[in-house]
Amino acid sequence: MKKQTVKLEDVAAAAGVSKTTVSRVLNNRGYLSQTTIKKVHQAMAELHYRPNVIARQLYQQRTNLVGLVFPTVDNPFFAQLEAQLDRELYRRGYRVLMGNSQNNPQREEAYLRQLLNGQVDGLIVGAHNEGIEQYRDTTLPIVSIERWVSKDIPVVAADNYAGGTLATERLLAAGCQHIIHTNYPHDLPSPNLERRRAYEELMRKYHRPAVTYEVNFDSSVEEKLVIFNQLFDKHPEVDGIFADNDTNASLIMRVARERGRQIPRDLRVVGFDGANMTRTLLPELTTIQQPIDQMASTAVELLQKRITGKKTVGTVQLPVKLIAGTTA
Amino acid sequence: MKKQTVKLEDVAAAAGVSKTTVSRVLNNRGYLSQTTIKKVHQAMAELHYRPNVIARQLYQQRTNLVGLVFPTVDNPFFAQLEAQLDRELYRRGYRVLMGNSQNNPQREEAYLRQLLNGQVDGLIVGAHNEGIEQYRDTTLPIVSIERWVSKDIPVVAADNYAGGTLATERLLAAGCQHIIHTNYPHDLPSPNLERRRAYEELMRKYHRPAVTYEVNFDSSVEEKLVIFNQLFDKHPEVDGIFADNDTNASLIMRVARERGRQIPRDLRVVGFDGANMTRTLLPELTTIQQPIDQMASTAVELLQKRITGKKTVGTVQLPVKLIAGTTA
DNA sequence: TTGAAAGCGCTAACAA
DNA sequence: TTGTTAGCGCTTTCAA
Repeated sequence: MKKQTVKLEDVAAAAGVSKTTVSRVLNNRGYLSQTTIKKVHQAMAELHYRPNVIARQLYQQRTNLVGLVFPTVDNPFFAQLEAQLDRELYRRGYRVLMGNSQNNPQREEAYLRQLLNGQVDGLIVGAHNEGIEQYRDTTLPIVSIERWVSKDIPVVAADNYAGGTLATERLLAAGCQHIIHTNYPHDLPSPNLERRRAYEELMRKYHRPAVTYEVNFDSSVEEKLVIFNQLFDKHPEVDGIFADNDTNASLIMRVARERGRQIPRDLRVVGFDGANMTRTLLPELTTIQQPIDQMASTAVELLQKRITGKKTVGTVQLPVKLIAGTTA
Repeated sequence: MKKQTVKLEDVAAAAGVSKTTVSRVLNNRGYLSQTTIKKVHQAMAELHYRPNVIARQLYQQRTNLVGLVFPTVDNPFFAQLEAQLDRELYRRGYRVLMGNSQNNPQREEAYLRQLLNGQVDGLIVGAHNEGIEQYRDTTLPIVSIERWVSKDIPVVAADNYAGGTLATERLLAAGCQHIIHTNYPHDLPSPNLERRRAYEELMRKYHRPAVTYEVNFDSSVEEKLVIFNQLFDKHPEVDGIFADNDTNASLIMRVARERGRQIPRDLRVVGFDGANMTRTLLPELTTIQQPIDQMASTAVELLQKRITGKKTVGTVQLPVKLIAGTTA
């Protein structure tokens, strides 16, 4: 199991000093004469010395790594979120360990088993799986985004209820008579359910029928197209759609157009998320924008506090806003 | 620097056996009596024992981590690429350490300084920075995607030249007289330059003027919109655009429409990349599709070979294909 | 079938 | 200003 890398000891020997001295030079600590410093640097250069990060981590009991556990990164919302988390963590000296769960509880558990074992200094989670015990069983600093995990893990979330209200009100104000909402199956513990609740309560208030179409998060594009076609088959009267995310909004608009409907004349559509990438590729979409970058910064800030042992608030709710496009 | 976690030694004491025995139970190695196994398991459960990953990594001299060094993950191409890399690496027992360089050489160097120091078992790189010495100075297994790094690092790339040819031919065949191409400034060592070369050679062959508009990779959307407006100001005659990526294609179409042009009647547009996310949000775009998932699998396969000490080929070039939408 | 002891490469008391 | 020494928590050789 030995490996022949240049180690601190070799540098010490080459420079004619002790390991301690080399370590001191390396970390700029303690008293050192200029001569020694020069000698050591020279030896390091000659031997192409590279300090072993793992050995240092073992001693320090910290890795400067933060684990990110989310469903996937291939999605406008999560791509922007993870990119921003990475940026903020980098600023504070942390690197990121990716943990895409693919909505697979086994994968999420596998990541946690590893990550909780000293591999990371903290965790930011936002995957969709339920009932993962491991979170309860650890003292590792954890912060969650848009997901309730357990009572002592702080949650950063957008004001989904307000978002659902804004979206529904927009469609109502435009005169839509038959508004349909798409969302996950309601047994998933997603914050999206708040959007649904807002929609359904508002519809009830206006004495309209509330119709929520359930679409799995991880259905393929093809499957979703089938489902949305069924939606129009069953509800030809629909004239307003509040989609639970921008991707679904886009697919619904595609199906609607294929069926000869003009937007917004025959059908008004409001999406949800407003990630940069969607705004760029689909600027005409009216949508409820989550403050993704701010959610990321807030989460990192909370995590930092937890790591340094400070007390934190339990929940942070951030405001959403309506981006007025031309689809509703 | 001591920390009060339950360690192997504590389990050993609780179970009344030696550290060796606990380690054996943990790793399922060597001869063990059922009684001992049971005792140890019980002690582990009672003490909530979690083996320290870092200590194991130090001894094994491997981390089962692979570093991913790319410009960003917030982009349809890289999001899909990194997601697929993660998937393939996970299958083979590796976890991913993210290294988004943000097109910043300092950040790339900072990542490398760390990663090359025993933090990862291998590296997959595809950032755009030039002249990073560190790559040359290491024996760590590395594979590159779409970027030439140094002569002993294998490259996985799409056939960019063929892609450039396909795109340009498509526009020519449609009867475009004034075709403009967008690309990076030509001092960047990007594989995109092959797309440009194909375009310019084909134009020359057909005795048309080749006009390449240079746009920085990391310009903001706003900056790009300004540039593309200038493009139409300077070249009102343009009737065909071969954009070097789908995002730019989308922005160009937006600008064109704002200026009253109809697509494809007045202007034909071909993009490049064909990532899933773009295909979903912008299905009408005619584009050259890179085999992103296949590029990822191939890179992981090569890396695995390198890690296990097998010889590998120097370069793998994968085919692209034209996706016919309605924009060209 | 089990254990003692050495060591992975680094850092930091403590002593000189 | 520098060195000796004892770990960080784990795995494994070698001996019993």
